[in-house]
Amino acid sequence: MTDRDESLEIIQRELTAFARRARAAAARMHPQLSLVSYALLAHLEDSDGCRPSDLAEQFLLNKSTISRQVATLEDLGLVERRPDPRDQRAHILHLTAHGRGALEQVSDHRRTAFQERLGDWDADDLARFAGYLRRYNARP
Amino acid sequence: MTDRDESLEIIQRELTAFARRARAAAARMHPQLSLVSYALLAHLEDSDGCRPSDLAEQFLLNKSTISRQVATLEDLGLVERRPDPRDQRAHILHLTAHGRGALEQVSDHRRTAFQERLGDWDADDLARFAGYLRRYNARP
DNA sequence: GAATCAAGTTGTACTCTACAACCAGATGGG
DNA sequence: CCCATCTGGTTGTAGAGTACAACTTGATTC
Repeated sequence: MTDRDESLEIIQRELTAFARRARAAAARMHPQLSLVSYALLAHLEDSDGCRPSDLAEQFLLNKSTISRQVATLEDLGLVERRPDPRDQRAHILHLTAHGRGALEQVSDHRRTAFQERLGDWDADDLARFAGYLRRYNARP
Repeated sequence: MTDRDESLEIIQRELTAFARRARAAAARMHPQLSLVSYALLAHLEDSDGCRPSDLAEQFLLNKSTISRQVATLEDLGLVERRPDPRDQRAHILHLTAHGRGALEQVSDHRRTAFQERLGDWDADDLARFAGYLRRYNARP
């Protein structure tokens, strides 16, 4: 096996292990907000207002799934929907103040966890790791 | 925001994005074998025989979850359980020939997918990326 | 204006998972 | 040796997340 193959093998295994643990880890970290809810809120914050169908496309989830996720976020008071002036069928989703606060809180928590986990890495390694991950995810 | 914080931010975001997509991607890649089933089979292959409770500990899953997962793998004929000579309550799980074949097939598929995705990376980058992932996952 | 398309919702069903209750075999102190 | 306790595993139940299909309603197009 070449060095290259060996690296590929390790990358595959480690990413698999990571994916397997991620959901449970996220749930443990903040039981009130699942990984998906968190990602949805974060996307709403970044995009400041988008439609459910945009979320479905962005996250590769069925529109029915998004519909229900959004409904529960709305029930929790984290998101509100406003009519889309251009299309009476559609809504535009916005974070509420409460939603922004919850996102902030969870983000802080996550940031702390990552800082802790990566505390002993030096800045160059962090930068390279970040670059690799970004490059890895960049393709569809 | 320091460079260091920025890298942490990127790492967090990219890992989150990856985790979110992983399950669906794995399901698309091989609909017959979930990420967890795959991981269980792979662990059985590596360890050549282990008990359900070992799997539960290894994968941080509840023993009831393991029990059901193993039951379906057994129904699929991928795994067989043999009595543990040291403890009449316990079983030892082994891959069947069929299970070994299925694992092989999925592994090939995954390997190909990774090779394709990482085909244009040079060997040094792959090695460094692999090293970073391993280091990241290494702590509990 | 009728046919078609797109945005969302709802009914249904399946998988994964956890927790609690339980059973059966193992272990250890009197 | 015997009962109490511990451990490995299974089963009942419940909840989250997801998909697919059918449907409603408004938009688009010919």
